[in-house]
Amino acid sequence: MSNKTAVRPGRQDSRRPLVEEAAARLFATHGFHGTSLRDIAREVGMLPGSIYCHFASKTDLLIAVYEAGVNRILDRVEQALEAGGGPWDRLERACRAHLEVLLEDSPYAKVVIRVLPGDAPEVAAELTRLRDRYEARFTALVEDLALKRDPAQFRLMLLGALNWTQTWYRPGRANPAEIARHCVRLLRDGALHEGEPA
Amino acid sequence: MSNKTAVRPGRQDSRRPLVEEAAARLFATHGFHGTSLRDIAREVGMLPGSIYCHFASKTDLLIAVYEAGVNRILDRVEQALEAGGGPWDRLERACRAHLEVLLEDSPYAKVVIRVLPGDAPEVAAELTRLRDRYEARFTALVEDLALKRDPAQFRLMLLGALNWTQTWYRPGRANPAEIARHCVRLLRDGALHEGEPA
Amino acid sequence: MSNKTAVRPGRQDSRRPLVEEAAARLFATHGFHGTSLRDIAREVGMLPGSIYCHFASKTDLLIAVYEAGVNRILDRVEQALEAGGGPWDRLERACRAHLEVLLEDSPYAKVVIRVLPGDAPEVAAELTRLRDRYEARFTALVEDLALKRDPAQFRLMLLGALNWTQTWYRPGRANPAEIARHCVRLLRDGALHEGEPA
Amino acid sequence: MSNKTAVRPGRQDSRRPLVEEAAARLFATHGFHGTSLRDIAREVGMLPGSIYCHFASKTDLLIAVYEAGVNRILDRVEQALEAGGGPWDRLERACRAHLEVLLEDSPYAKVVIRVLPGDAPEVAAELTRLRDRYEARFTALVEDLALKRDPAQFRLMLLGALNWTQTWYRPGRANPAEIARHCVRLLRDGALHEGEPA
DNA sequence: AATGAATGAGTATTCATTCAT
DNA sequence: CATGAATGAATACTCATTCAT
Repeated sequence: MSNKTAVRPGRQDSRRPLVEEAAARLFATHGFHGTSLRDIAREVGMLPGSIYCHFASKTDLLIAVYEAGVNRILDRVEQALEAGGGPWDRLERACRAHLEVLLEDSPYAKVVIRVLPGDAPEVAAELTRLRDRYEARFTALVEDLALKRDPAQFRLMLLGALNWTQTWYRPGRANPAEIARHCVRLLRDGALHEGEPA
Repeated sequence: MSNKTAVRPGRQDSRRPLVEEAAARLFATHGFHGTSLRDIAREVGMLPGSIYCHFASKTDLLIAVYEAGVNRILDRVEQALEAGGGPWDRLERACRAHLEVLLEDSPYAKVVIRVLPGDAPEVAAELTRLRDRYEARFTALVEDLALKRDPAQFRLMLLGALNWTQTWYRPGRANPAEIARHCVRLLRDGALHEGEPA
Repeated sequence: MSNKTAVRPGRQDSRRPLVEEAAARLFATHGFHGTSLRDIAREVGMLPGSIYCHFASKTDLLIAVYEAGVNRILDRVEQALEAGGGPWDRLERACRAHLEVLLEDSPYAKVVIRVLPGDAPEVAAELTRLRDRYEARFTALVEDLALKRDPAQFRLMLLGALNWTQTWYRPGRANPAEIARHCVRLLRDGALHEGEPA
Repeated sequence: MSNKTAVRPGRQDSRRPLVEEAAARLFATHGFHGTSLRDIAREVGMLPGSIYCHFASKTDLLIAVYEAGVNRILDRVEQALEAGGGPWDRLERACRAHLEVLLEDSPYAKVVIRVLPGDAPEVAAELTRLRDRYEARFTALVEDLALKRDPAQFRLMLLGALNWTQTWYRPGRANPAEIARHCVRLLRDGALHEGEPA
């Protein structure tokens, strides 16, 4: 008897990841307020109340998705940086990783960009803290460039250019790698020098 | 002096503009789903149902705000371009106008950037069409630069950098004029040549 | 002065009949509760409030339609009876007239059959009084038949058979004249003797 | 004794049937549009929103009541036919059963007669389909009479006479059994032969 | 871990009606 | 006679959340 729990000893909370994933997908597409717990429950084949077995509230679910999203971005970026290289090379690879995870791989990452902290006022600070974690990585990368002028502005523009892709990107045209390359070259050399030899 | 200059000599002061303005303010702050008709009605001192004297639905109200927002951006940009100048100068002035209206002057413009077409799926196409109108102005400005490579990417990056400011801008630090100057210089000369004499 | 009323002395309330007709049409199709004053106003190209220039309330409008409906039924029936004839002949002609006005000519008559007095409780008595007026005409016609048994039941069955046609009648098949003839013959001779020579 | 005889051994006594019954009662009395979900909820001691635990919409609730009503009519009629007999006898017993369930026993049956498919346009076809089910039973019964002429008209008149009773019937006077007997005799023998020996 | 039922507040929207103009 | 604007209450319906089972 009792082979039900014996087969896989550490198995607990089995459907929690399913709920989280469904939430990520829906938050990414319709936003936080545009997604109801019913929508999420339907997507995963549960009843709305059952979600509370895994998450204490809708905002808790958002935080979980947000955190996972930030981690996915950071993991991908960190992994892309392992190859080493010069600071501009490293920045480009980081941008490429950022765009790949944001545009193609993960609804989690989409949520981090699409859902504003202000959408859930009672946990806005927490969300901002999470956002800052991935932005900090870019702060470091930009510092490595040793720019003469205003690295903060540089970083904000770069992130703006990257994150805004979410509003216009459609698969099939330029891919993340191309966008990243073009973006970093433009910010490094400028449109007037772009065609010149490096 | 005649104080009746209204195009339509409406019998009495309609409160439709008041409703629209309140909606713009609230949509800009809390998003479309985060704002209820009750909120809007309270802001303007009416009952929720009375809003329907002026707008057929919440999404209709959004469309009105969106359209006004696009017009405000376009008007401001057009006005900024009247001074003439070279193509890069003109682009910078357009960016400055865009940022001023977006960050400081008009909740209407904020709504255009903050509320995504996907937030109101049933009118998403209409909203996209309106967005395209102001983006088209930038397409023309970028074409005037006669860049050797990929003007579309250039435009998307520029707009990304500009619009993303909404998520981090706080009055007091860099102002729209400075952000616009820096942004255009960076994209023109690149970070490596930025410090050099023009 | 006062030339406004002098131009056409007897001209008053010109669009009242239009409102009444639209109401009759809509009440007949969607019922009393299923029709709003907005629907009626739209149909006639006015604003909802303007209806109150002609009728004091929605139920007043219903009463007007109801009364006109009863009058139309009675007028038509009376006119059909002018030709004289035996009591069974007269009954058949009355039924035919009743069906013609109910099924083909007049939404007013439809309302009398479709809208129950209980639909507008505060004027239920008034509506019942109006209904009774047209039913009374049939009471008289049935009395003329000098039936041996239970003329009241006979009348109720006849009216039931006639009025229920509203739920199944579609133009093209049997027409009112045929239905009336068949109906009266059946009630007079019975299905068993129907085929026999009169 | 086991008092748990329910087909579905539901964990606890669901209040769904209570909601349905209250709806049937109110729809029968005040019509579909004349009854609000608030009314129904109040009748059964719930909050209006709680009704959606059991029915997806007001029209769904109507359909459920309608279907139950048709089934009740059919069950009662079928049960009345078990005793056998000649075709006219069977028809009379069916009519009596129909009237009993319609006039005295069941608000469900009342709804089937009182609420017209046109009252809920979006589900009109569904309601008509349900109505047709109980009418079909009478089609068969009338066919058994082997009438020489137009059995369809006969059926429609019979049903009209029966269903119209709902508008005039008051308990105390003629009861369903008497009405049914009189109705069938009239249609069989006709008023002229009614008094004669069978 | 999950259900089914319920809550209570809130959603957008519609209603008949009023009234100054 | 008609409008445009507004009201206040009601409409069907959805929300996040709770809880006994």
